[in-house]
Amino acid sequence: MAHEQGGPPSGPGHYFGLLNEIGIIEQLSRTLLEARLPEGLIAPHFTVLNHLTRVGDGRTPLEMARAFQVPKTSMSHTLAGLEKHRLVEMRPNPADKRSKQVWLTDEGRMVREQTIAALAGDLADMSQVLSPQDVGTILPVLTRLRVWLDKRRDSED
Amino acid sequence: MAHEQGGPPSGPGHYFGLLNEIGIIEQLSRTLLEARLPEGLIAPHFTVLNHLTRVGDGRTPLEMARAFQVPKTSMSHTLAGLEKHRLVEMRPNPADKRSKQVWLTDEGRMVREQTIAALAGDLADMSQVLSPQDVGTILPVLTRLRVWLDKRRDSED
DNA sequence: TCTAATTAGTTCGATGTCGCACTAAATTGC
DNA sequence: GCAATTTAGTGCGACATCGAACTAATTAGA
Repeated sequence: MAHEQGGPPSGPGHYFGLLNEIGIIEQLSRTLLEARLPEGLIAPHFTVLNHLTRVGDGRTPLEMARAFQVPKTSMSHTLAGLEKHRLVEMRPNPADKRSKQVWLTDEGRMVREQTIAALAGDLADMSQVLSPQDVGTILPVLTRLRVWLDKRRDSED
Repeated sequence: MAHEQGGPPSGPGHYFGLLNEIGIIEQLSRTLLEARLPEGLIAPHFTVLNHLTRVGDGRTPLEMARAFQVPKTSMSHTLAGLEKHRLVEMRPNPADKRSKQVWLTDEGRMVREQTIAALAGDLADMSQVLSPQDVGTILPVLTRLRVWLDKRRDSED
């Protein structure tokens, strides 16, 4: 694997190359998102706002930690940041006194919408090099990969 | 962070879902890699070892920071870790006294090879859901996306 | 029902990322 | 050839991630 070129794509090297490319894209797109977020917010904050909007707020911190595959301590820290900015509200969970519920504030909803609006232009530019057809082609493949990685992780623990 | 099942496959949401999926894959595959690395090493360490093997050692730190799209301070930190484990050696750059060159040690090459060997089984499993042809299909598309994000970032600064 | 085990969340400490400011060396411009 | 600018790398500080250990509440089981 000292050099990889020529010949059809095969061998472990191409899998490394794929995951490497994915890593760089993740990093660059996260930076892009964070450039569109209000001062003091980072990608995980947005991800949480987005999640609560889509699946409905009132989720518990642990529920969300599992949904995002992050340790609960990390989610705790992210939620503390959102709360400090008054984008979410933590209330006691009536069904379980150990637990909490996370609710979006009006400002939280607004920040999410404004961020999405701010990103619309970037995504439009992106479509010049990545057509909707391209997305349709690669997304199902990537989803298969993600599902496999996900299952694999479960069976490791 | 990552993780969110993407929204409906249409319009900007489709792009959003793609980047989201990429974020999840990055996170899960990094965790998998790190589970196969010797104690004390993390993904960036392996990435550097791999890079030096592929493109040849004797690269400068800045060259590699650019290749990986990380700040030079981050690369500095990563290289310090590799040096502490004696997996690379930093030597002065004869062509530029401000600069250094990074050389693999024998142990560095060995660690890389052993890690790849440890991953072989995982990649073989992966190839059951992601064929080499799949990789050949999606890799060029992802590379276009990465190149675009890269250029975009340059023009922002 | 009472004890043991489990679960939700936080605190704390170790470590990673990265921007800012700095030094030393190289390059540019005149 | 020399001052001004740029470039390579590091030190430091702010902040993020995350594992271990802890508290409080719930659930399991005999």
